[in-house]
Amino acid sequence: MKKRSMTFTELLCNKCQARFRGICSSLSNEQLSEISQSVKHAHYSKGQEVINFNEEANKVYNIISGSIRQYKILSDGRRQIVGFLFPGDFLGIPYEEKFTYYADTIEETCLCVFSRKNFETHLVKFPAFEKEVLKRTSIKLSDSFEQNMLLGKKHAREKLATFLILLLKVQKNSRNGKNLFKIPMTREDIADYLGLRTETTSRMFTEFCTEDLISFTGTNNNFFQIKNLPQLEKIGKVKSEFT
Amino acid sequence: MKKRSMTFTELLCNKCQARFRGICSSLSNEQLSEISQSVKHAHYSKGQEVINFNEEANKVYNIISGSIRQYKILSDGRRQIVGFLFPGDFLGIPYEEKFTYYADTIEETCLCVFSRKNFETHLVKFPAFEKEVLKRTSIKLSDSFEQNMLLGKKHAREKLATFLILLLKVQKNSRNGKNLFKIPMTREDIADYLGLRTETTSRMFTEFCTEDLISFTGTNNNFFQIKNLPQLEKIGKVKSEFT
DNA sequence: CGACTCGTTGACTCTCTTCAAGGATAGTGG
DNA sequence: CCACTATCCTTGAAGAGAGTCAACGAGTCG
Repeated sequence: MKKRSMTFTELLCNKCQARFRGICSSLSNEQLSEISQSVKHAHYSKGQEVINFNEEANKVYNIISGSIRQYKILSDGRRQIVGFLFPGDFLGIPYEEKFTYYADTIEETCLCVFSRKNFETHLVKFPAFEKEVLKRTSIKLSDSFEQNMLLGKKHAREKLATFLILLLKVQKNSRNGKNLFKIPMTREDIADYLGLRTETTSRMFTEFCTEDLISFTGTNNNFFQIKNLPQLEKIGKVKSEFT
Repeated sequence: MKKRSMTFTELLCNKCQARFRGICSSLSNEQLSEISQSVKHAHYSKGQEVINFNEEANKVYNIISGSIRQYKILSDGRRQIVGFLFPGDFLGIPYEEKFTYYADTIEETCLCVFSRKNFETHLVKFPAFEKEVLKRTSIKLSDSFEQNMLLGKKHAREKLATFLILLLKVQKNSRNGKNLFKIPMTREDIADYLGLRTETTSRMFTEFCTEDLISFTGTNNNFFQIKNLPQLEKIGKVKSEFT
Protein backbone atom coordinates (compact mmCIF):
# COMPACT_ATOMS: atom_id res chain seq x y z
CA MET A 1 0.00 0.00 0.00
CA LYS A 2 1.36 3.36 -0.98
CA LYS A 3 1.26 6.08 1.58
CA ARG A 4 -0.43 9.02 0.02
CA SER A 5 -3.31 11.16 1.04
CA MET A 6 -6.67 10.18 -0.37
CA THR A 7 -8.79 12.46 -2.47
CA PHE A 8 -12.19 13.44 -1.20
CA THR A 9 -14.10 10.99 -3.38
CA GLU A 10 -11.69 8.19 -2.54
CA LEU A 11 -12.44 8.76 1.10
CA LEU A 12 -16.11 8.76 0.21
CA CYS A 13 -15.83 5.29 -1.32
CA ASN A 14 -13.55 3.88 1.32
CA LYS A 15 -15.83 4.93 4.13
CA CYS A 16 -18.96 4.04 2.22
CA GLN A 17 -21.53 2.16 4.28
CA ALA A 18 -22.36 0.07 1.23
CA ARG A 19 -18.73 -0.73 0.31
CA PHE A 20 -19.17 -4.45 0.89
CA ARG A 21 -22.87 -4.77 0.14
CA GLY A 22 -23.26 -3.02 -3.18
CA ILE A 23 -21.83 -3.73 -6.61
CA CYS A 24 -18.55 -2.18 -5.43
CA SER A 25 -17.99 -5.29 -3.34
CA SER A 26 -16.67 -6.85 -6.55
CA LEU A 27 -13.83 -4.32 -6.71
CA SER A 28 -10.37 -4.29 -5.15
CA ASN A 29 -9.29 -1.20 -3.24
CA GLU A 30 -7.22 -0.08 -6.21
CA GLN A 31 -10.13 -0.44 -8.60
CA LEU A 32 -12.37 1.34 -6.13
CA SER A 33 -9.90 4.23 -6.05
CA GLU A 34 -10.17 4.57 -9.77
CA ILE A 35 -13.92 4.38 -9.82
CA SER A 36 -14.22 6.81 -6.96
CA GLN A 37 -12.97 9.57 -9.26
CA SER A 38 -16.20 9.48 -11.21
CA VAL A 39 -18.86 9.21 -8.55
CA LYS A 40 -20.76 11.72 -6.48
CA HIS A 41 -22.81 11.25 -3.40
CA ALA A 42 -26.24 12.79 -3.34
CA HIS A 43 -28.57 13.31 -0.45
CA TYR A 44 -32.33 13.13 -0.88
CA SER A 45 -35.06 14.03 1.55
CA LYS A 46 -38.22 11.97 1.96
CA GLY A 47 -40.47 11.83 -1.09
CA GLN A 48 -37.98 13.27 -3.55
CA GLU A 49 -38.05 12.07 -7.13
CA VAL A 50 -34.93 10.27 -8.32
CA ILE A 51 -36.03 8.88 -11.67
CA ASN A 52 -38.77 10.05 -13.97
CA PHE A 53 -40.54 7.69 -16.35
CA ASN A 54 -39.27 7.97 -19.93
CA GLU A 55 -36.34 10.09 -18.80
CA GLU A 56 -32.95 9.60 -20.48
CA ALA A 57 -31.22 6.88 -18.50
CA ASN A 58 -27.93 8.71 -18.24
CA LYS A 59 -27.30 7.99 -14.59
CA VAL A 60 -26.84 4.89 -12.47
CA TYR A 61 -27.32 4.88 -8.71
CA ASN A 62 -26.26 2.89 -5.71
CA ILE A 63 -28.21 3.10 -2.51
CA ILE A 64 -26.04 3.86 0.49
CA SER A 65 -28.76 4.46 3.04
CA GLY A 66 -32.52 4.93 3.05
CA SER A 67 -35.21 3.36 0.85
CA ILE A 68 -36.48 3.84 -2.66
CA ARG A 69 -39.67 2.80 -4.38
CA GLN A 70 -39.85 2.06 -8.11
CA TYR A 71 -43.28 2.39 -9.69
CA LYS A 72 -45.29 2.61 -12.85
CA ILE A 73 -48.49 4.54 -13.46
CA LEU A 74 -51.41 3.79 -15.78
CA SER A 75 -53.04 6.54 -17.82
CA ASP A 76 -55.88 6.84 -15.31
CA GLY A 77 -53.58 7.17 -12.33
CA ARG A 78 -53.49 3.63 -10.99
CA ARG A 79 -50.04 3.06 -9.56
CA GLN A 80 -48.10 -0.17 -9.24
CA ILE A 81 -44.99 -0.24 -7.11
CA VAL A 82 -42.66 -2.71 -8.80
CA GLY A 83 -39.92 -2.71 -6.24
CA PHE A 84 -38.52 -1.35 -3.02
CA LEU A 85 -34.77 -0.80 -2.94
CA PHE A 86 -32.58 -0.75 0.13
CA PRO A 87 -28.93 -0.06 1.00
CA GLY A 88 -26.61 -2.05 -1.25
CA ASP A 89 -29.10 -2.21 -4.12
CA PHE A 90 -28.32 -0.58 -7.39
CA LEU A 91 -30.71 1.38 -9.55
CA GLY A 92 -30.42 2.04 -13.26
CA ILE A 93 -30.49 0.38 -16.63
CA PRO A 94 -27.08 -0.11 -18.21
CA TYR A 95 -27.10 -0.10 -22.01
CA GLU A 96 -30.67 1.10 -22.25
CA GLU A 97 -31.81 4.53 -23.34
CA LYS A 98 -34.79 5.32 -21.18
CA PHE A 99 -36.11 4.54 -17.77
CA THR A 100 -39.28 2.51 -17.83
CA TYR A 101 -40.41 3.44 -14.34
CA TYR A 102 -40.44 6.20 -11.78
CA ALA A 103 -38.36 6.11 -8.62
CA ASP A 104 -38.50 8.25 -5.51
CA THR A 105 -37.41 8.07 -1.91
CA ILE A 106 -39.68 6.95 0.90
CA GLU A 107 -37.39 8.27 3.61
CA GLU A 108 -34.14 10.23 3.89
CA THR A 109 -31.83 8.56 1.45
CA CYS A 110 -28.20 8.80 0.39
CA LEU A 111 -27.24 7.70 -3.12
CA CYS A 112 -24.00 7.19 -4.97
CA VAL A 113 -24.30 8.52 -8.51
CA PHE A 114 -22.47 7.40 -11.66
CA SER A 115 -22.91 8.93 -15.05
CA ARG A 116 -24.03 6.05 -17.24
CA LYS A 117 -21.19 6.68 -19.63
CA ASN A 118 -18.60 6.32 -16.90
CA PHE A 119 -20.45 3.38 -15.49
CA GLU A 120 -20.35 1.54 -18.79
CA THR A 121 -16.66 2.31 -19.14
CA HIS A 122 -16.07 0.65 -15.81
CA LEU A 123 -18.21 -2.31 -16.84
CA VAL A 124 -15.91 -2.92 -19.79
CA LYS A 125 -12.72 -2.25 -17.89
CA PHE A 126 -13.51 -4.39 -14.84
CA PRO A 127 -15.07 -7.72 -15.85
CA ALA A 128 -15.77 -8.57 -12.22
CA PHE A 129 -17.82 -5.40 -12.01
CA GLU A 130 -19.87 -6.25 -15.07
CA LYS A 131 -20.30 -9.77 -13.78
CA GLU A 132 -21.61 -8.39 -10.52
CA VAL A 133 -24.08 -6.13 -12.30
CA LEU A 134 -25.32 -8.92 -14.54
CA LYS A 135 -25.66 -11.21 -11.54
CA ARG A 136 -27.65 -8.65 -9.60
CA THR A 137 -29.86 -7.88 -12.57
CA SER A 138 -30.58 -11.60 -12.88
CA ILE A 139 -31.49 -11.74 -9.21
CA LYS A 140 -33.81 -8.75 -9.60
CA LEU A 141 -35.47 -10.55 -12.49
CA SER A 142 -35.90 -13.60 -10.35
CA ASP A 143 -37.37 -11.45 -7.56
CA SER A 144 -39.74 -9.87 -10.04
CA PHE A 145 -40.90 -13.32 -11.14
CA GLU A 146 -41.60 -14.12 -7.52
CA GLN A 147 -43.61 -10.92 -7.29
CA ASN A 148 -45.54 -11.93 -10.41
CA MET A 149 -46.49 -15.08 -8.57
CA LEU A 150 -47.58 -13.11 -5.55
CA LEU A 151 -49.64 -10.67 -7.59
CA GLY A 152 -51.22 -13.27 -9.82
CA LYS A 153 -51.95 -16.10 -7.45
CA LYS A 154 -51.75 -15.22 -3.78
CA HIS A 155 -54.68 -14.05 -1.63
CA ALA A 156 -54.60 -10.86 0.42
CA ARG A 157 -53.61 -12.71 3.60
CA GLU A 158 -50.82 -14.53 1.83
CA LYS A 159 -49.60 -11.34 0.20
CA LEU A 160 -49.30 -9.52 3.50
CA ALA A 161 -47.62 -12.39 5.29
CA THR A 162 -45.11 -12.56 2.44
CA PHE A 163 -44.56 -8.83 2.65
CA LEU A 164 -43.81 -8.87 6.36
CA ILE A 165 -41.27 -11.60 5.79
CA LEU A 166 -39.68 -9.50 3.06
CA LEU A 167 -39.19 -6.73 5.61
CA LEU A 168 -37.59 -9.26 7.92
CA LYS A 169 -35.12 -10.32 5.26
CA VAL A 170 -34.22 -6.76 4.37
CA GLN A 171 -33.64 -5.77 7.96
CA LYS A 172 -31.90 -8.98 8.90
CA ASN A 173 -28.52 -7.29 9.10
CA SER A 174 -29.43 -3.81 10.14
CA ARG A 175 -31.72 -4.49 13.03
CA ASN A 176 -31.18 -3.36 16.53
CA GLY A 177 -30.88 -6.65 18.34
CA LYS A 178 -34.52 -6.69 19.30
CA ASN A 179 -37.27 -8.46 17.43
CA LEU A 180 -38.57 -5.11 16.21
CA PHE A 181 -38.93 -4.22 12.55
CA LYS A 182 -39.62 -0.96 10.81
CA ILE A 183 -42.21 -0.42 8.09
CA PRO A 184 -40.70 2.50 6.23
CA MET A 185 -43.56 2.84 3.74
CA THR A 186 -47.22 3.78 4.14
CA ARG A 187 -50.17 1.38 3.93
CA GLU A 188 -50.90 2.86 0.53
CA ASP A 189 -47.41 1.98 -0.67
CA ILE A 190 -47.80 -1.54 0.63
CA ALA A 191 -51.15 -1.86 -1.08
CA ASP A 192 -49.80 -0.56 -4.38
CA TYR A 193 -46.95 -3.03 -4.12
CA LEU A 194 -49.19 -6.02 -3.41
CA GLY A 195 -52.05 -5.28 -5.77
CA LEU A 196 -54.49 -4.42 -2.98
CA ARG A 197 -56.12 -1.36 -1.41
CA THR A 198 -55.10 0.28 1.85
CA GLU A 199 -58.28 -0.87 3.57
CA THR A 200 -57.56 -4.50 2.78
CA THR A 201 -53.97 -4.11 3.90
CA SER A 202 -55.10 -2.66 7.18
CA ARG A 203 -57.74 -5.33 7.69
CA MET A 204 -55.25 -8.15 7.17
CA PHE A 205 -52.79 -6.59 9.60
CA THR A 206 -55.58 -6.38 12.15
CA GLU A 207 -56.34 -10.05 11.55
CA PHE A 208 -52.71 -10.96 12.14
CA CYS A 209 -52.78 -9.01 15.39
CA THR A 210 -55.92 -10.66 16.71
CA GLU A 211 -54.42 -14.02 15.78
CA ASP A 212 -51.38 -13.02 17.80
CA LEU A 213 -48.96 -13.46 14.89
CA ILE A 214 -47.59 -9.92 15.14
CA SER A 215 -48.03 -6.78 17.19
CA PHE A 216 -47.68 -3.13 16.23
CA THR A 217 -46.04 -0.20 17.94
CA GLY A 218 -44.95 3.35 17.11
CA THR A 219 -46.54 6.20 15.25
CA ASN A 220 -48.94 5.03 12.55
CA ASN A 221 -48.17 1.48 13.65
CA ASN A 222 -44.96 1.68 11.68
CA PHE A 223 -43.08 -0.85 13.77
CA PHE A 224 -43.99 -4.46 14.29
CA GLN A 225 -42.86 -7.43 16.25
CA ILE A 226 -43.07 -11.03 15.08
CA LYS A 227 -44.84 -13.26 17.56
CA ASN A 228 -45.31 -16.39 15.47
CA LEU A 229 -42.90 -16.62 12.58
CA PRO A 230 -43.58 -20.22 11.55
CA GLN A 231 -47.27 -19.52 11.17
CA LEU A 232 -46.56 -16.36 9.18
CA GLU A 233 -44.24 -18.28 6.86
CA LYS A 234 -46.93 -20.88 6.42
CA ILE A 235 -49.52 -18.30 5.50
CA GLY A 236 -47.20 -16.47 3.12
CA LYS A 237 -45.88 -19.70 1.64
CA VAL A 238 -42.32 -18.44 1.91
CA LYS A 239 -39.26 -19.06 4.03
CA SER A 240 -37.79 -16.16 5.95
CA GLU A 241 -34.29 -17.68 5.95
CA PHE A 242 -34.14 -16.75 9.60
CA THR A 243 -32.41 -19.13 11.95
CA MET B 1 -12.81 -14.55 -46.00
CA LYS B 2 -10.80 -17.71 -46.06
CA LYS B 3 -12.05 -20.51 -48.19
CA ARG B 4 -12.30 -23.55 -46.01
CA SER B 5 -15.02 -26.01 -45.34
CA MET B 6 -17.17 -25.34 -42.31
CA THR B 7 -17.62 -27.79 -39.48
CA PHE B 8 -21.05 -29.09 -38.76
CA THR B 9 -21.71 -26.79 -35.81
CA GLU B 10 -20.41 -23.80 -37.72
CA LEU B 11 -22.95 -24.52 -40.39
CA LEU B 12 -25.55 -24.85 -37.68
CA CYS B 13 -24.80 -21.34 -36.42
CA ASN B 14 -24.43 -19.78 -39.85
CA LYS B 15 -27.74 -21.12 -41.04
CA CYS B 16 -29.44 -20.47 -37.71
CA GLN B 17 -32.86 -18.88 -38.00
CA ALA B 18 -32.10 -16.82 -34.94
CA ARG B 19 -28.65 -15.67 -36.09
CA PHE B 20 -29.66 -12.03 -36.23
CA ARG B 21 -32.39 -12.02 -33.59
CA GLY B 22 -30.77 -13.72 -30.65
CA ILE B 23 -27.80 -12.79 -28.50
CA CYS B 24 -25.55 -14.08 -31.31
CA SER B 25 -26.47 -10.98 -33.29
CA SER B 26 -23.77 -9.21 -31.25
CA LEU B 27 -21.08 -11.47 -32.70
CA SER B 28 -19.02 -11.23 -35.88
CA ASN B 29 -18.86 -14.25 -38.15
CA GLU B 30 -15.42 -15.10 -36.80
CA GLN B 31 -16.61 -14.94 -33.22
CA LEU B 32 -19.66 -16.98 -34.15
CA SER B 33 -17.38 -19.62 -35.61
CA GLU B 34 -15.56 -19.91 -32.33
CA ILE B 35 -18.71 -20.05 -30.26
CA SER B 36 -20.28 -22.56 -32.58
CA GLN B 37 -17.76 -25.14 -31.42
CA SER B 38 -19.42 -25.31 -28.03
CA VAL B 39 -23.11 -25.36 -28.84
CA LYS B 40 -25.59 -28.07 -29.63
CA HIS B 41 -29.03 -27.87 -31.11
CA ALA B 42 -31.80 -29.73 -29.34
CA HIS B 43 -35.27 -30.53 -30.56
CA TYR B 44 -38.20 -30.67 -28.16
CA SER B 45 -41.71 -31.89 -28.76
CA LYS B 46 -44.75 -30.11 -27.37
CA GLY B 47 -45.03 -30.12 -23.58
CA GLN B 48 -41.48 -31.26 -22.88
CA GLU B 49 -39.73 -30.01 -19.78
CA VAL B 50 -36.63 -27.88 -20.39
CA ILE B 51 -35.87 -26.50 -16.95
CA ASN B 52 -36.82 -27.85 -13.56
CA PHE B 53 -37.25 -25.61 -10.54
CA ASN B 54 -34.22 -25.68 -8.22
CA GLU B 55 -32.19 -27.57 -10.79
CA GLU B 56 -28.50 -26.71 -11.20
CA ALA B 57 -28.35 -23.89 -13.72
CA ASN B 58 -25.56 -25.43 -15.77
CA LYS B 59 -27.07 -24.75 -19.17
CA VAL B 60 -28.09 -21.67 -21.11
CA TYR B 61 -30.51 -21.82 -24.02
CA ASN B 62 -31.42 -19.81 -27.07
CA ILE B 63 -34.76 -20.28 -28.71
CA ILE B 64 -34.48 -20.92 -32.42
CA SER B 65 -38.07 -21.81 -33.14
CA GLY B 66 -41.19 -22.61 -31.13
CA SER B 67 -42.40 -21.24 -27.79
CA ILE B 68 -41.54 -21.76 -24.15
CA ARG B 69 -43.37 -20.98 -20.95
CA GLN B 70 -41.59 -20.15 -17.71
CA TYR B 71 -43.59 -20.75 -14.55
CA LYS B 72 -43.57 -21.06 -10.80
CA ILE B 73 -45.75 -23.24 -8.61
CA LEU B 74 -47.02 -22.70 -5.06
CA SER B 75 -47.07 -25.52 -2.54
CA ASP B 76 -50.77 -26.14 -3.13
CA GLY B 77 -50.40 -26.33 -6.90
CA ARG B 78 -51.36 -22.83 -8.01
CA ARG B 79 -49.28 -22.01 -11.06
CA GLN B 80 -48.11 -18.63 -12.27
CA ILE B 81 -46.65 -18.35 -15.73
CA VAL B 82 -44.00 -15.63 -15.47
CA GLY B 83 -43.07 -15.45 -19.10
CA PHE B 84 -43.50 -16.76 -22.61
CA LEU B 85 -40.36 -16.97 -24.71
CA PHE B 86 -40.18 -16.90 -28.48
CA PRO B 87 -37.52 -17.27 -31.21
CA GLY B 88 -34.54 -15.02 -30.49
CA ASP B 89 -35.10 -15.02 -26.72
CA PHE B 90 -32.54 -16.51 -24.44
CA LEU B 91 -33.22 -18.62 -21.39
CA GLY B 92 -30.93 -19.16 -18.46
CA ILE B 93 -29.31 -17.41 -15.50
CA PRO B 94 -25.65 -16.57 -15.99
CA TYR B 95 -23.62 -16.47 -12.77
CA GLU B 96 -26.38 -18.01 -10.68
CA GLU B 97 -26.44 -21.50 -9.24
CA LYS B 98 -30.03 -22.62 -9.49
CA PHE B 99 -33.05 -22.06 -11.64
CA THR B 100 -35.85 -20.31 -9.82
CA TYR B 101 -38.59 -21.41 -12.18
CA TYR B 102 -39.76 -24.23 -14.41
CA ALA B 103 -39.72 -24.04 -18.18
CA ASP B 104 -41.32 -26.27 -20.79
CA THR B 105 -42.35 -26.07 -24.41
CA ILE B 106 -45.86 -25.23 -25.54
CA GLU B 107 -45.27 -26.40 -29.09
CA GLU B 108 -42.54 -28.05 -31.14
CA THR B 109 -39.43 -26.13 -30.26
CA CYS B 110 -35.81 -26.01 -31.33
CA LEU B 111 -33.20 -24.76 -28.85
CA CYS B 112 -29.52 -23.91 -29.02
CA VAL B 113 -27.76 -25.18 -25.91
CA PHE B 114 -24.63 -23.80 -24.21
CA SER B 115 -23.05 -25.27 -21.14
CA ARG B 116 -23.07 -22.44 -18.64
CA LYS B 117 -19.34 -22.77 -18.16
CA ASN B 118 -18.66 -22.24 -21.85
CA PHE B 119 -21.24 -19.51 -21.96
CA GLU B 120 -19.53 -17.59 -19.18
CA THR B 121 -16.18 -18.03 -20.89
CA HIS B 122 -17.62 -16.40 -23.97
CA LEU B 123 -19.12 -13.62 -21.87
CA VAL B 124 -15.67 -12.72 -20.59
CA LYS B 125 -13.96 -13.16 -23.94
CA PHE B 126 -16.43 -11.17 -26.01
CA PRO B 127 -17.50 -7.97 -24.24
CA ALA B 128 -20.13 -7.26 -26.89
CA PHE B 129 -21.66 -10.61 -26.06
CA GLU B 130 -21.81 -9.86 -22.35
CA LYS B 131 -23.19 -6.45 -23.11
CA GLU B 132 -25.93 -8.02 -25.19
CA VAL B 133 -26.83 -10.45 -22.43
CA LEU B 134 -26.91 -7.72 -19.80
CA LYS B 135 -29.01 -5.56 -22.07
CA ARG B 136 -31.49 -8.34 -22.70
CA THR B 137 -31.68 -9.23 -19.05
CA SER B 138 -32.46 -5.59 -18.29
CA ILE B 139 -35.20 -5.63 -20.89
CA LYS B 140 -36.67 -8.79 -19.39
CA LEU B 141 -36.66 -7.08 -16.02
CA SER B 142 -38.46 -4.14 -17.52
CA ASP B 143 -40.99 -6.49 -19.13
CA SER B 144 -41.51 -8.20 -15.82
CA PHE B 145 -42.20 -4.84 -14.17
CA GLU B 146 -44.79 -4.20 -16.84
CA GLN B 147 -46.31 -7.57 -16.03
CA ASN B 148 -46.35 -6.66 -12.33
CA MET B 149 -48.42 -3.65 -13.28
CA LEU B 150 -50.78 -5.80 -15.31
CA LEU B 151 -51.20 -8.37 -12.55
CA GLY B 152 -51.54 -5.86 -9.76
CA LYS B 153 -53.66 -3.16 -11.28
CA LYS B 154 -55.40 -4.11 -14.51
CA HIS B 155 -58.90 -5.59 -14.80
CA ALA B 156 -59.69 -8.80 -16.66
CA ARG B 157 -60.70 -6.95 -19.83
CA GLU B 158 -57.57 -4.85 -19.77
CA LYS B 159 -55.41 -7.87 -19.14
CA LEU B 160 -56.74 -9.73 -22.14
CA ALA B 161 -56.53 -6.76 -24.47
CA THR B 162 -52.92 -6.31 -23.38
CA PHE B 163 -52.26 -9.98 -23.97
CA LEU B 164 -53.61 -9.95 -27.51
CA ILE B 165 -51.40 -6.99 -28.31
CA LEU B 166 -48.42 -8.87 -26.89
CA LEU B 167 -49.13 -11.65 -29.39
CA LEU B 168 -49.23 -9.04 -32.14
CA LYS B 169 -45.82 -7.70 -31.17
CA VAL B 170 -44.29 -11.14 -31.01
CA GLN B 171 -45.64 -12.17 -34.39
CA LYS B 172 -44.96 -8.84 -36.02
CA ASN B 173 -42.05 -10.21 -38.03
CA SER B 174 -43.06 -13.79 -38.51
CA ARG B 175 -46.59 -13.37 -39.74
CA ASN B 176 -47.90 -14.52 -43.02
CA GLY B 177 -48.90 -11.23 -44.59
CA LYS B 178 -52.48 -11.54 -43.45
CA ASN B 179 -53.96 -9.99 -40.36
CA LEU B 180 -54.12 -13.41 -38.75
CA PHE B 181 -52.38 -14.28 -35.49
CA LYS B 182 -51.77 -17.54 -33.74
CA ILE B 183 -52.45 -18.26 -30.08
CA PRO B 184 -49.93 -21.00 -29.38
CA MET B 185 -50.99 -21.53 -25.77
CA THR B 186 -54.20 -22.81 -24.18
CA ARG B 187 -56.76 -20.66 -22.37
CA GLU B 188 -55.45 -22.13 -19.14
CA ASP B 189 -51.93 -20.92 -19.95
CA ILE B 190 -53.25 -17.47 -20.74
CA ALA B 191 -55.20 -17.42 -17.48
CA ASP B 192 -52.19 -18.52 -15.46
CA TYR B 193 -50.14 -15.82 -17.13
CA LEU B 194 -52.66 -13.05 -16.43
CA GLY B 195 -53.74 -14.00 -12.95
CA LEU B 196 -57.20 -15.15 -14.03
CA ARG B 197 -59.16 -18.37 -14.57
CA THR B 198 -59.85 -19.98 -17.91
CA GLU B 199 -63.55 -19.16 -17.67
CA THR B 200 -62.87 -15.45 -17.29
CA THR B 201 -60.40 -15.56 -20.16
CA SER B 202 -62.97 -17.17 -22.37
CA ARG B 203 -65.69 -14.74 -21.34
CA MET B 204 -63.57 -11.71 -22.13
CA PHE B 205 -62.67 -13.11 -25.52
CA THR B 206 -66.35 -13.62 -26.21
CA GLU B 207 -67.00 -10.03 -25.18
CA PHE B 208 -64.33 -8.80 -27.60
CA CYS B 209 -65.94 -10.83 -30.37
CA THR B 210 -69.45 -9.51 -29.75
CA GLU B 211 -68.00 -5.99 -29.66
CA ASP B 212 -66.41 -6.76 -33.01
CA LEU B 213 -62.87 -6.04 -31.81
CA ILE B 214 -61.54 -9.43 -32.87
CA SER B 215 -62.74 -12.64 -34.47
CA PHE B 216 -61.61 -16.21 -33.97
CA THR B 217 -60.90 -19.03 -36.39
CA GLY B 218 -59.23 -22.42 -36.40
CA THR B 219 -59.32 -25.37 -34.05
CA ASN B 220 -59.99 -24.37 -30.45
CA ASN B 221 -60.25 -20.80 -31.67
CA ASN B 222 -56.48 -20.67 -31.72
CA PHE B 223 -56.23 -18.02 -34.40
CA PHE B 224 -57.59 -14.52 -34.25
CA GLN B 225 -57.94 -11.50 -36.41
CA ILE B 226 -57.81 -7.92 -35.21
CA LYS B 227 -60.83 -5.91 -36.31
CA ASN B 228 -60.37 -2.79 -34.19
CA LEU B 229 -56.81 -2.28 -33.00
CA PRO B 230 -57.17 1.29 -31.67
CA GLN B 231 -60.01 0.24 -29.41
CA LEU B 232 -58.08 -2.79 -28.22
CA GLU B 233 -55.06 -0.63 -27.42
CA LYS B 234 -57.30 1.74 -25.54
CA ILE B 235 -58.78 -1.06 -23.45
CA GLY B 236 -55.39 -2.63 -22.74
CA LYS B 237 -53.77 0.76 -22.11
CA VAL B 238 -50.79 -0.21 -24.27
CA LYS B 239 -49.43 0.67 -27.67
CA SER B 240 -48.96 -2.15 -30.15
CA GLU B 241 -46.12 -0.35 -31.97
CA PHE B 242 -47.86 -1.35 -35.16
CA THR B 243 -47.79 1.13 -38.01
C1' DC C 1 -55.96 25.40 17.64
C1' DG C 2 -57.29 23.78 13.16
C1' DA C 3 -55.93 21.53 8.96
C1' DC C 4 -53.80 17.64 7.21
C1' DT C 5 -52.06 12.98 6.70
C1' DC C 6 -52.36 8.32 7.79
C1' DG C 7 -54.47 4.22 9.60
C1' DT C 8 -58.63 1.72 11.03
C1' DT C 9 -63.30 0.01 10.84
C1' DG C 10 -68.05 -0.79 9.03
C1' DA C 11 -71.56 -1.55 5.49
C1' DC C 12 -72.45 -2.43 0.92
C1' DT C 13 -71.16 -3.52 -3.96
C1' DC C 14 -69.15 -5.83 -7.65
C1' DT C 15 -65.76 -8.28 -10.24
C1' DC C 16 -64.02 -12.45 -10.72
C1' DT C 17 -64.17 -17.20 -9.04
C1' DT C 18 -66.31 -21.53 -8.33
C1' DC C 19 -69.10 -25.18 -9.65
C1' DA C 20 -71.50 -27.49 -13.15
C1' DA C 21 -72.71 -28.79 -17.71
C1' DG C 22 -72.42 -29.04 -22.64
C1' DG C 23 -70.22 -28.74 -27.36
C1' DA C 24 -66.42 -29.22 -30.70
C1' DT C 25 -62.38 -31.57 -32.26
C1' DA C 26 -58.73 -35.07 -32.40
C1' DG C 27 -57.05 -39.55 -31.38
C1' DT C 28 -57.83 -44.59 -30.50
C1' DG C 29 -59.29 -49.12 -31.11
C1' DG C 30 -62.61 -52.52 -32.53
C1' DC D 1 -66.36 -46.35 -40.31
C1' DC D 2 -68.02 -45.36 -35.90
C1' DA D 3 -68.34 -45.54 -30.90
C1' DC D 4 -65.48 -44.07 -27.06
C1' DT D 5 -62.50 -41.10 -24.66
C1' DA D 6 -59.82 -37.11 -23.71
C1' DT D 7 -58.83 -32.36 -24.17
C1' DC D 8 -60.05 -27.82 -24.74
C1' DC D 9 -63.24 -24.10 -25.00
C1' DT D 10 -67.59 -21.94 -23.83
C1' DT D 11 -71.60 -20.65 -21.12
C1' DG D 12 -74.70 -20.21 -17.05
C1' DA D 13 -75.82 -19.59 -12.17
C1' DA D 14 -74.39 -18.88 -7.58
C1' DG D 15 -70.92 -17.42 -4.20
C1' DA D 16 -66.85 -15.21 -2.13
C1' DG D 17 -63.06 -12.14 -1.68
C1' DA D 18 -61.58 -7.81 -2.29
C1' DG D 19 -63.04 -3.13 -3.65
C1' DT D 20 -65.66 1.10 -2.82
C1' DC D 21 -67.60 4.57 -0.06
C1' DA D 22 -67.92 6.78 4.22
C1' DA D 23 -66.75 7.99 8.81
C1' DC D 24 -63.70 8.46 12.65
C1' DG D 25 -59.51 8.52 15.63
C1' DA D 26 -54.59 9.52 16.37
C1' DG D 27 -50.67 11.96 15.55
C1' DT D 28 -48.15 15.93 13.17
C1' DC D 29 -47.20 20.48 11.63
C1' DG D 30 -47.65 25.22 10.81
